Amino acid sequence: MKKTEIRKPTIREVAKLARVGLMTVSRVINNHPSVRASTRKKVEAAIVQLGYQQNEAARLLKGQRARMIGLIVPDLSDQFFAACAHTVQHLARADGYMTLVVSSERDADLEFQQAELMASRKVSGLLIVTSTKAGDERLQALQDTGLAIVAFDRPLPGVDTDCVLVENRGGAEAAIAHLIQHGHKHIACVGYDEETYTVYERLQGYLSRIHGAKLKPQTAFGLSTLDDVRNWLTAALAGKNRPTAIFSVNHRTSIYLLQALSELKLRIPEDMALIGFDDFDLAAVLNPPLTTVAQSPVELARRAMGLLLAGIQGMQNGVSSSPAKILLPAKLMIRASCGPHEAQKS
Amino acid sequence: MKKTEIRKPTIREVAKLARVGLMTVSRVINNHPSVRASTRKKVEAAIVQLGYQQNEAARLLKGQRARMIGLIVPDLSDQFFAACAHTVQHLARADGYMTLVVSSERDADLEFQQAELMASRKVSGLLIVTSTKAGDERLQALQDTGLAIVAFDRPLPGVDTDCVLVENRGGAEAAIAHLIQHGHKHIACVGYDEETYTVYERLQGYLSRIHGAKLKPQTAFGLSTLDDVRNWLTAALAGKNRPTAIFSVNHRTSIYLLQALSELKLRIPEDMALIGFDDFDLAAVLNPPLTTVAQSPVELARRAMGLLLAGIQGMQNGVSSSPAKILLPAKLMIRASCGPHEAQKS
DNA sequence: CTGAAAGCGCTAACAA
DNA sequence: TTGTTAGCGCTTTCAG
Repeated sequence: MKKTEIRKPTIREVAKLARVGLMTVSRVINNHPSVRASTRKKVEAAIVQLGYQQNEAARLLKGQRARMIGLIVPDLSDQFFAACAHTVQHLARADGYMTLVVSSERDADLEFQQAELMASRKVSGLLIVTSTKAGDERLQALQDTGLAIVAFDRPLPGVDTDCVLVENRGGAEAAIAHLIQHGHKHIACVGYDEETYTVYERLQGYLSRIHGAKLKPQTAFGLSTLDDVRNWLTAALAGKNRPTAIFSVNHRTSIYLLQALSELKLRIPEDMALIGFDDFDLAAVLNPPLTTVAQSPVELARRAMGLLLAGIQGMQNGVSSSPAKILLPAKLMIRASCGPHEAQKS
Repeated sequence: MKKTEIRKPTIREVAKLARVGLMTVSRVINNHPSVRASTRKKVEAAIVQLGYQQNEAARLLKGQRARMIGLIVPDLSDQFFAACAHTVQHLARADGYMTLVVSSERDADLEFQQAELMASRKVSGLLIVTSTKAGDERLQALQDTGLAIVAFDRPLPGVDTDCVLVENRGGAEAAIAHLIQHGHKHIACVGYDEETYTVYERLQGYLSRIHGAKLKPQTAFGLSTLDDVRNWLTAALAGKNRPTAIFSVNHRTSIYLLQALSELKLRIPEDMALIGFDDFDLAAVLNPPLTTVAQSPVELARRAMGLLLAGIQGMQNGVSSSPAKILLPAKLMIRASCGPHEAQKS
């Protein structure tokens, strides 16, 4: 209630203290070259003395971009995306950016709407794991506005951006090869949401290997609940081409599978071999330890941020090189859910 | 490169189209009461027609607060906090706020620094899971500036804010009571970072029940790696008061315990009973299913957001009621890691 | 190399 | 109830 409100110092007061004009201060702040070294010294001293900090609102009003980046993921409560968000935010901070995080709830419209909101807040860049199936030119418009955009985990259909992807297909192929090495002839592939890019790619990898080995593919998608999984499993076991191994392309499905298998008193790997896409910290603790295909969310996010920061630079300098595409490896983590190691000798 | 840059419509153009003064438009936007209904209609029509959107930068410059809230958690890649962040961001969006998310990496200084940065960005409110051990009056200063602050999961020492906490102590007591009912006399309590509020509370709950039953407490903290856990476990098993049950107050420690136990070929619950604080989706799938003390990150975040939104309202109206304190229950999820249910009859 | 003037889009305070 | 004036703190002209 006192009259002595602690007003933040402005560029004006810095100028007064340094006995120079406003513009000189502004130039110093923005590292403009045409300032004599001695003058710059004075101004810098004044800045320190006053503890001056730029007022972002004023800069925004003049049309500059905020030192913020936006991150949009399908589901922030998902372990994988949470790890991405953590890394992104960490790296952003190191570069003086704050991070606006949004979960699109796998809704393409919401995703776009939020992207637009972020753009209107003048973020410098946008990192996005899209939930769009069809191409969405609307994002292209944002990019043309001078907003740097990087897609990761999934490409942005219809928009020509930098992107960082994982070798989903290769990872799946490695998994199936492993199963085949173990002598399996009936390998099922299950998951949900096969329209998602990553899942689709994994499915393609599965199919490619299965066909390559002249085996019969056996797939089931849309298995998004424990009940779904249980039902499918009992049906599959009763069917004629009873699978002896399952490749699960979604983390959630893997968990349900584990549960359903346990309920049905089926032993892993004796009665059923299992490989899950996406590693998780408990995989090694399970009984038996689960063989998985691992991808690194940290590396994914790190590379994406690298591209984004470069993109922001590029936008500022008006440089626009052709979009970079990075492909990260997926690694098969061989544990015990496909049987003993020995079997590996074909 | 065309001259027709798509400039966003301003309040001025809306005014022109609606044939009113600037202020009238401003008033309509801000729901100021003194605008005739008919006038408001006209303005609203113009707003829609032009697709006008407020320019936040300009408002900020006039000293208003941004429609953003800040969220600071110790570690965003932690499942629990990720779930909190997801809920917060979801609720914030529903109220038209964007969310600035930061991981403090359990560093009190970084936490404060980020809080200050958010404040300088004029966020309307701050949600924070503190990593401060000692009191930190610096945050109090921010609050006095007119920033709404709500602490959750852990209270903010030295700052008088709203806060939402979980019954950590009660949850721990329930866990120990359960173990005692099962006839255990040697119950160890392990974890790391006992200085953290939540862990400390759990420890107190453990101690209180152990003493109440005239048993000897046996605690070990600082167990932050698998090696730590393994070493402690082998030592404890060799000791004279060999524990028959373990209460793990940290999720991570529980996982390591599971792993170490498995390595040592100890069966759960026959050779060692186990209860972990913090539930997780795989707990039910483990072999055997793990008994845990569950708390709901979603509910925690939901209540915190409720308080924050109310607090923001309060700040705007200059109302300042005494801080609200909410205590949420923790629930014992009885599964099979402490032995058969029957044993419950004391 | 430096400085003065002119706003960016908005709202608080006053007039009408 | 409405409109007018005066900036918020900064950067982009354009002169010196």
